[in-house]
Amino acid sequence: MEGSSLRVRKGAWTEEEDLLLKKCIEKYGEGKWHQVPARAGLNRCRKSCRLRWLNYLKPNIKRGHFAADEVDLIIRLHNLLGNRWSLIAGRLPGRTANDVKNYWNTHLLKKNIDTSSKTSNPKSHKLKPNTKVIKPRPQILSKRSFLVNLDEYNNNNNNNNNNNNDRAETSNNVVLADCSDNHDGYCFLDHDEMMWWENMMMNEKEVDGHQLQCSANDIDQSVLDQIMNEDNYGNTMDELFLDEELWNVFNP
DNA sequence: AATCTCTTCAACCGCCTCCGG
DNA sequence: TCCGGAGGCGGTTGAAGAGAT
Repeated sequence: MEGSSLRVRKGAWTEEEDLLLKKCIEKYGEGKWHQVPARAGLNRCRKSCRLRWLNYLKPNIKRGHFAADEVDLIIRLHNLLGNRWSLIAGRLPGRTANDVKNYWNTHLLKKNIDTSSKTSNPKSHKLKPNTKVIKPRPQILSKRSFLVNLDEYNNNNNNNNNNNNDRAETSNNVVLADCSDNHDGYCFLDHDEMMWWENMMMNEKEVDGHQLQCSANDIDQSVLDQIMNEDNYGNTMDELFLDEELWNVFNP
């Protein structure tokens, strides 16, 4: 185990250590964390250095109380993503995954439990019963494969439509957005998927001024299944949210 | 003033995924 | 294809401070 070495220092960081780490990152840049302890002259493991930088030393980190709109966004995103703190934090400028996780566990989770069960143990609580955490899969194609796969996608949709009259759609329903700022490709969402995202945001449960996880009963199972399917492109959730329409859903 | 309990959050741990050899 | 190392993530812990008794 990495942290088991007797030579590696643990516990709270000193100002001197912070300074060494900061200088090292400024000089060599982020990344190559395995080299950072040696470069910085620190008796810390690479993980400890990385965590200290990302959660505390990195510029533009926002500290202090969460604003109402930040809390609102956390709750909305948690409805959709579950405990995927890094993704949630990615939508909160200046906030770290650790901050969001801590905030959820100390403030929001407690509210949730207070309203659902007076006897629940906060440490063991994961989700309300009957709550289905949605893990939507982004559907982004590289430029290289886009044209080929769009045809394939439409063919599949048409085939699916033959088997599912509830989801009649054509290629006209495909929403295409240029994601080239961040990724050399495109993202597309069919009409049902767009509607699903919007519905998810509308089906909020509100308790004590905060929205809580929506019930699985609220979700169209066919759309859920579609989104839960693995995609072949290994793209991140962040890229999905580059779509302007989706972003507007989160920021009405 | 002393002690106990609760809350907060920085940091650690272990697991998973990715990537290069 | 397998293996090992690195990066990254979520769950959990525990020290320190705040508040209650």
